[in-house]
Amino acid sequence: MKHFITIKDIARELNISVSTVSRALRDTYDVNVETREKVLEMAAKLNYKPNFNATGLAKGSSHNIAVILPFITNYYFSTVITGIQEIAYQSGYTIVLYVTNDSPERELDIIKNLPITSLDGLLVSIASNSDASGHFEEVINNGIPVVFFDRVANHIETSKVMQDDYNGAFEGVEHLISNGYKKIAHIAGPASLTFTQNRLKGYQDALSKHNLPISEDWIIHSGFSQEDGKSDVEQLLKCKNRPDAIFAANDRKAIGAMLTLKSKGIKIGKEIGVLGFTNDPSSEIISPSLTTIAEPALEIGKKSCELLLKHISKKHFHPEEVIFPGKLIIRESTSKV
Amino acid sequence: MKHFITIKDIARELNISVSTVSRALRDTYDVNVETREKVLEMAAKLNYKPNFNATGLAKGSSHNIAVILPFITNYYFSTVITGIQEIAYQSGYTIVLYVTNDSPERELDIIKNLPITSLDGLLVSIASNSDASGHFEEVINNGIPVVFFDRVANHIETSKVMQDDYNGAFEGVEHLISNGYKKIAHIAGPASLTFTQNRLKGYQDALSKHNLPISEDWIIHSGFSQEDGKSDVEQLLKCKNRPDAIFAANDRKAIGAMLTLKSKGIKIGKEIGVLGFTNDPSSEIISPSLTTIAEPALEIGKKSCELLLKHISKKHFHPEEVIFPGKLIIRESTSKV
DNA sequence: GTGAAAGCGCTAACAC
DNA sequence: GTGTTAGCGCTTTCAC
Repeated sequence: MKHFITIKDIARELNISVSTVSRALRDTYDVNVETREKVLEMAAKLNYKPNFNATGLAKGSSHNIAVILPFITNYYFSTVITGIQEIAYQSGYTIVLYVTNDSPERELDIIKNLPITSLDGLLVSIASNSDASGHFEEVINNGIPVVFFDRVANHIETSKVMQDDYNGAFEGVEHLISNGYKKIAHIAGPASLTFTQNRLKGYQDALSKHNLPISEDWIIHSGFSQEDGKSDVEQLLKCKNRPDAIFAANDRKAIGAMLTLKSKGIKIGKEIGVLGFTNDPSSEIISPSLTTIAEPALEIGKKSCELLLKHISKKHFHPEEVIFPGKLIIRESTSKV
Repeated sequence: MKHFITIKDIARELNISVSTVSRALRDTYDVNVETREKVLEMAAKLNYKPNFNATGLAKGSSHNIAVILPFITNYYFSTVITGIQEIAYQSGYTIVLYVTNDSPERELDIIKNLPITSLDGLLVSIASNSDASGHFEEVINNGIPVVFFDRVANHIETSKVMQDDYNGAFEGVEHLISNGYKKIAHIAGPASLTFTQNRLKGYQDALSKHNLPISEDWIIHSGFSQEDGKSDVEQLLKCKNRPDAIFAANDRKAIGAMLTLKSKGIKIGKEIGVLGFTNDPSSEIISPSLTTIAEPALEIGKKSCELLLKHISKKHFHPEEVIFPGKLIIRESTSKV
């Protein structure tokens, strides 16, 4: 039990040496065609499975890539992983999954205990208050390529893949403005994240461009959950000067906001416009449907993985920054009529 | 570059043997307290990371478990993985992720190429028309424990974790009946899946118990997507004898159905009641909100992983079947008033 | 074209 | 309590 067929078994069976078997199996070096045939046949017959611990040890490379991210239970991240998985699978790489629950401590613990000796590369989206940049750099210095996606660590010099948060926000807010909203609030994500800052900047610049007021009272930083959206809105409704539109950092917050507005009998669109970010499937399910900026999650996943594989195959890689454009999807929640 | 610190380095530095270092590091056998201290210190100083390929090779066990499932982009599966991940992380196990996209070919390919030599166990939810049971059995015969969750392979003798599909469906349909619906249709999942059969049976038995008609026209098998729900409903609406309620195999189908009904101006609840299964967050977002049977996804994930770890630690394990009860969540979509 | 042998980093007898 | 050594399964130099 639990003894697996090894190349030794094949060698013995065929009365040849293990090195020949090894060579034949990998179809490298010059091996007599007949010999190779025989080896392949016997391997199939014995149902031989290579031991990746052994190959990893001998070659100094497993075919594993680690994915570290805050959550998987949402549309965006689960779709990104699907994209990563797709590329990894095609290329014979295996995905090792680490979930930080958006906790910096957990993230630190994970990265500290990473089996870097059996990892060919790292794909990561950092936690909200990530404190691990030093450790990420250490990994990179150990010769293990790292690609960040979505939530990137700013000052680390490596490849990054993200959506165009600034322009997405800018366009979205301009859309609100052109639909007649004048007092636009922003319920943002944690201030520490780069993309939060980018979306905030896009929002502010759009307001400035159109000479609309930017009020500190109308900018609230909190988490990304539906609940956060709800409490943010409660707070906004208490403002002396009540906003007539809300730009939410993501769709879940937007939906939380809408649910609260609906429960208070406030007409979404007519009284208060709502704009999201992501294009989560829920944005089409809720009524009125939610205007949002679509993020190309699947592409981001694929591209991140492709970049990483490229870095893995080349010794010296040049960090690349890839930015995908978002796409404004206009629905009912931003229409006054 | 890419030379990692090994126990040899520590040994040399401290002028002791590698075996002592190994023992000290693992805190096993009797090692002089002082020696251990020194080793630990030096390991920390040199930033030593164990090579898991090597430990795996030497001990014949990696700390990897593979998770194979159809999708990750939905509430149920992503939550299950979160549960699995939680337990695995606590126990120092690492998760290797495989996504089949619900394709039997892909599933087969994955299982055939599984690095079983570097896997301690397997957690799997099979594809809709899975054809891999022979291969799963082979894995088990190789001494690698397998636990199925949700979508279980029926005739394989190993542990299984699922929700109570039969009783969930039964209760849900009884709820429809008690709310006055008499012509209840069922838009089901792929007929090949065990849980589809269980939910169907629960539905049929509830109807029988209350002497309600079971019409073949009212039972439609298709996939699990929102789109499937939409087309299923189109088909139902064409029936000469139109049903007055729909029990959907899952919430996404239910939501697809509701969206179609809404677009046709059919009043949900009043004219046609809708019942889902899962308790996907979307079921609370849609309006009217969706009555559904909640599945304990997180618990299922945790329990599956716990069971697997138990099987891994014991040589001889007795297969267990764990069934979690569902919970009927009554909302607006099944109310006639 | 093929074999022998060393070595990847670690564990586990077996000595002492 | 510690060192020596063989071995996990595979790759790879070096011979021939």
